[in-house]
Amino acid sequence: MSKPAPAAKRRIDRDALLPPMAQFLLENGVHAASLRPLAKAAGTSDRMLVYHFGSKDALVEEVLMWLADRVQAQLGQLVPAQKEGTLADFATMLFDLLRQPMLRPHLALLMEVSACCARGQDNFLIVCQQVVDSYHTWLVDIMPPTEGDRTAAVAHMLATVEGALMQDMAGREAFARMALERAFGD
Amino acid sequence: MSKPAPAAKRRIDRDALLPPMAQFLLENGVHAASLRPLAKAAGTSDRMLVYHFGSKDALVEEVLMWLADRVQAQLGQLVPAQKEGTLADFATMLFDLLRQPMLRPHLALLMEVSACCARGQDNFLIVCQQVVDSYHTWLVDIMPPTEGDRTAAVAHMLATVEGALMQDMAGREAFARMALERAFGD
DNA sequence: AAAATAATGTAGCGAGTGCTACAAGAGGGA
DNA sequence: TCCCTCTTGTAGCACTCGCTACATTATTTT
Repeated sequence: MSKPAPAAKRRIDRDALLPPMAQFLLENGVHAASLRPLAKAAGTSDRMLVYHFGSKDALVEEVLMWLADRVQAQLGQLVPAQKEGTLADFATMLFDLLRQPMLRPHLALLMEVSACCARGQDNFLIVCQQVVDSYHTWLVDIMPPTEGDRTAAVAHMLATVEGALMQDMAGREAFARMALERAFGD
Repeated sequence: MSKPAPAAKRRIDRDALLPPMAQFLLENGVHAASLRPLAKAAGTSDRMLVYHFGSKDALVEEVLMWLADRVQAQLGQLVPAQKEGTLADFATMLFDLLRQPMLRPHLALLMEVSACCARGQDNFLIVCQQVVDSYHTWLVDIMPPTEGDRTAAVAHMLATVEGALMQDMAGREAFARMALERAFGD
């Protein structure tokens, strides 16, 4: 037992910086994130952030990846599986859930990063993929029973609710709710 | 006839700066837009941009508004009205259309700005509303005949396609196409 | 022609950016 | 004890940011 502790201790300290920086990203977005404010949020210095993560870009990527890793677990605790009920009610519940202030920053961050991907910023693509996959896995578990291909049903649900949320964020909640009702209404 | 020309000439010069700056925003996004690069794109100086528009924020807002004003007209020339055909085919056509390189920057910009709105950046809200409304008006005109409330049908179409596009931009085209097929397939 | 107004260039300010050189403290291994 | 690696603070560099003061040139009005 020659060198057990040192590596462990470094890792622990470094990872402790991630949660406050993730919170900062959620509140301010990736574009507003610069080293000094991030360091202040994490209770350290810009010097240390670069020391630990190599560069600002690598840091942001790692924080986003850390956040993406936690999405599925967080979502899992939010809603119990719906073994019965209509898809219409479920869609409305999902819409209202993702719309509320607690989850809005997550959605805003996902949209911001997705917009980067749309411009070919492929260093964020893996993050986006993981988040979308997490949403899918989550819905597969909790969505009411469906007929036919479950994966397609989940993709349909996610697309409809996300599209409705886009219209809602653009100040058109009425359109969003109309879309949901038309998509899953009787 | 005391003061006919001066105001006219000033306006003309000023408005001529908008198209190249709009192009810059489309290519680089609002967050990457700073005065000097914008001025270079428009063939003028940062000094002049502030002189004409008052501030950078007012400038970006005005350029976005100018772009939003043009969206509906541009979309109108893109697709003839579909007097017949299935909604499934139409949705796929719409998805492929908005996905192509020519229109992707528009979508990326809309998502970026919508994300700002989701964080409460309400100076962009009017822009988002106008763009969404333009899409609606466009679809009302060109979408195949539908039963029931046409506005709801359009909102449904838009939500589904935009949601699918979000999954596509996040690197999950397969999910996107599954969602479209499930939403409008037979 | 004189005066007033509009338009533009030059230079720069204070603040913030990512990042780095340098040195010093801290801790354990020899 | 000495040394060596890890960690951290200080100071600063070169750059960009939005914006402005000042001066100068056009153009128009009187």
